[in-house]
Amino acid sequence: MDTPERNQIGTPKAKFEDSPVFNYINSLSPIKPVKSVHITQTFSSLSFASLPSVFTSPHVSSHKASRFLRGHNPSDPSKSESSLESGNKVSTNEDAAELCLNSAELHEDCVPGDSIGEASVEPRNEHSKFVIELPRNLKYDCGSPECGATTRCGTEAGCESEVADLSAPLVPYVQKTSENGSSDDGAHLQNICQSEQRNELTGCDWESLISGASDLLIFDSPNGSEAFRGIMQNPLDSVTRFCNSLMPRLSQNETADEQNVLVLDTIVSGEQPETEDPSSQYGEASQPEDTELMQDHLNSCMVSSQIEKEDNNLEAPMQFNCKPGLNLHRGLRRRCLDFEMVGARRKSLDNVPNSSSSMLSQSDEKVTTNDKQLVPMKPGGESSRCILPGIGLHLNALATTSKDYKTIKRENMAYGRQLSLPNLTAPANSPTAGQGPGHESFSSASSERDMDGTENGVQLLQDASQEPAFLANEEFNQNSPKKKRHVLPKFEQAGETESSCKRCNCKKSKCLKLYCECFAAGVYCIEPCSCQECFNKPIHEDTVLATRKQIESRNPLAFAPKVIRNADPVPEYGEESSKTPASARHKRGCNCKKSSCLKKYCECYQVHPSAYLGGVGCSISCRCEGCKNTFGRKDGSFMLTETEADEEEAEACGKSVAENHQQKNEIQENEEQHQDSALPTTPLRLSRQLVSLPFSSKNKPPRSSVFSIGSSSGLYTSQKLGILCPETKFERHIQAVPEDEMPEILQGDGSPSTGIKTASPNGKRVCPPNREFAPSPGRRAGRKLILQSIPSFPSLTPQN
DNA sequence: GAGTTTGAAACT
DNA sequence: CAGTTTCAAACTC
Repeated sequence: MDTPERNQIGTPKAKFEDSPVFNYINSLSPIKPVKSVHITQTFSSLSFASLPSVFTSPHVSSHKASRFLRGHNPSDPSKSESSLESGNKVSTNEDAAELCLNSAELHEDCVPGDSIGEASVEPRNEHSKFVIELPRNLKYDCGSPECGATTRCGTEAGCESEVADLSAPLVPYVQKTSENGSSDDGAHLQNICQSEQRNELTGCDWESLISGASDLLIFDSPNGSEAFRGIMQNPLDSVTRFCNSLMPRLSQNETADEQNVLVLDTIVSGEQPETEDPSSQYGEASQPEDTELMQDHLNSCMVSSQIEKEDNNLEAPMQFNCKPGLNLHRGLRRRCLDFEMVGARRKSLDNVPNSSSSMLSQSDEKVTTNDKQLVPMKPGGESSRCILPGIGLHLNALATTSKDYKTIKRENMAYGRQLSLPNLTAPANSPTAGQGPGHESFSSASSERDMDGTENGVQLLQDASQEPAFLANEEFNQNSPKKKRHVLPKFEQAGETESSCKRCNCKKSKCLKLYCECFAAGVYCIEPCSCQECFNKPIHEDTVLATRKQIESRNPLAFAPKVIRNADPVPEYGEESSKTPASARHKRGCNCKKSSCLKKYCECYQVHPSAYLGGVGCSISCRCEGCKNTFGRKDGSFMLTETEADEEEAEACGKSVAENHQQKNEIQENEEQHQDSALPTTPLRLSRQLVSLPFSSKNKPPRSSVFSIGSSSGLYTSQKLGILCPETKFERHIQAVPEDEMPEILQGDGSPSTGIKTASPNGKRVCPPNREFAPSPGRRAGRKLILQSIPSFPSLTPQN
């Protein structure tokens, strides 16, 4: 096991320890020198190979990833262990415990030689402590990079020692701690940790990790993906393995998921860091921005991880992620995620109670966590640039909650917008090059919520409902499809998060109608707007509010977010909503007739911050005709595979009208058939669905599975292919079921709860049995329409 | 940049 | 609830 590298590393460490600088640092810091020394080694040692074995828990994997990022050396297996530990450190106490467990396993794999023989003398307890401490550190931002350096060493050393010495015993201990609760861990940490300083140091390390993550985030960009690919080629196997191993596990625990996400990201990016600079990793890690980015990443990763999970579930054997092509694919997702990332940041903030963000958030306890996050963002300013807008909106919303604050709200909103605009514009531009991710993150404050939200989705709704207008609106806005306006929706979206970026061009509506995007978004018009006779300004607050009330009186959901994300977060919904980005839905649905839901005219297609991920597919609630929404057809067909999507787009663009008509006709026919079939067979359908659930829903809960089954895929394919009605029937059945599920999401929408009933007056809805929702299913279908569709049948028939 | 298309919002 | 009008964004040239 021992690799020459280790030895080499070890020697350097010794030298380092001997160096006066090291001694000086030691004297300064309470941390024991031994630990510090090892740290560097740990970083250096990152062995992908070991990782896979480690994966027992997702957390572990995540940790590894983080480590990897730091430690550029993939070669050393022993290092991997250390890396894992460090990763654990990063994670919360619980996570740490898990990590320890994982690490223990890893240790088993790597331990023999890995220990590197460094001064790992540290007692097991210390190791456990380290683990715990690390998490804390994560929470606490390390102050200076210097500390990071020292701490790194210390932590790493500790980790290494742990690995070498402990591994096994520690693991159990950690587990206990985790089980017992964070409190225990905390106690241990305190005891163990000699001082907070150490923690800070560790924190620095953590930060460095984060920074690395941030780097990764940056990499999220296509370029990054490419780089990643390149990296992958070598470590690819290990990485892919790692990812694969993680994926399934991630699904196991949500928390784990998040961490896993990190891991994935780290894994992906891992290589880059190497290329870039190890130093960079550590360096500025302390910066909050990095942490935020990390969080965003994490969030995005979360999303992606979820998606991946679905994928895994669907294609478990395939190891989707591992494949290079897949990797690329992932990269894309990430990008998308990145957009959402903004939300992720918030999330991360939540997770990691950090200074700046927490400050604000604390002020508004009432506010939902999301809101809090948003608020903090403002203060954060830097990271939040983009966020600011959103924050402002949120603040406004908060204010709105309390009538007294209304004025404040508005002011804030206006303020926020203005601020946001600049931010938006700036970020958008620069970031564009930089890529979407940054923008995304920024813009996505709103989206973030969704993302974040596991809660977000729900919270958003709640907020919207609770909060009068602007808040909800703004939040919604972010989600709202209208972002579309600009060519670079992402930026704008992100930046504006809507409110900030939105600009209207109203001439007759005075910006007091929903025609006005700004008004609809609950934002005041700003300079960038080219509206005429605009009343949507703070000066006319009374008018604006009155108008809002009127509109709301007519349609309480007028200002509610139009697009709902399945964010998943909410366990309740989670199932039905499919976690995939595609899961996002338009509450009302569209009514497109000529655009085939392939243009921005379609509110569903337009999108929403998450759109980059896949946009919003049409759902049952849609009354569109000839729906070809690549993100999901009301029929139920879901996300088409890229190729399919492309094809469709091409079709949309290039297809002759006649073709379109044909397709439409086919679809209609199919729909009719479906309707016919569907109507009659409720019981059968249900049974089928149930049956199908197992199949399709490997990943997802029954509900989702149901959708998936029916999943649009089947319908869609059938439609396109002119396939059999049976599927359609089946799908419809599914739809019927889904609708039950739907309620959660749709509840807000007020869409018909019952699948069939829901049918719009036109009856079209009724037909459109399939939902877009089933994101996973949709994808499946998209990926392998034929296969999927076929399987579903068998399952159904058998059951019947 | 002007004109057209489109579909949501508003109105009847 | 259905149909029509208004409106502004999206799109095309």
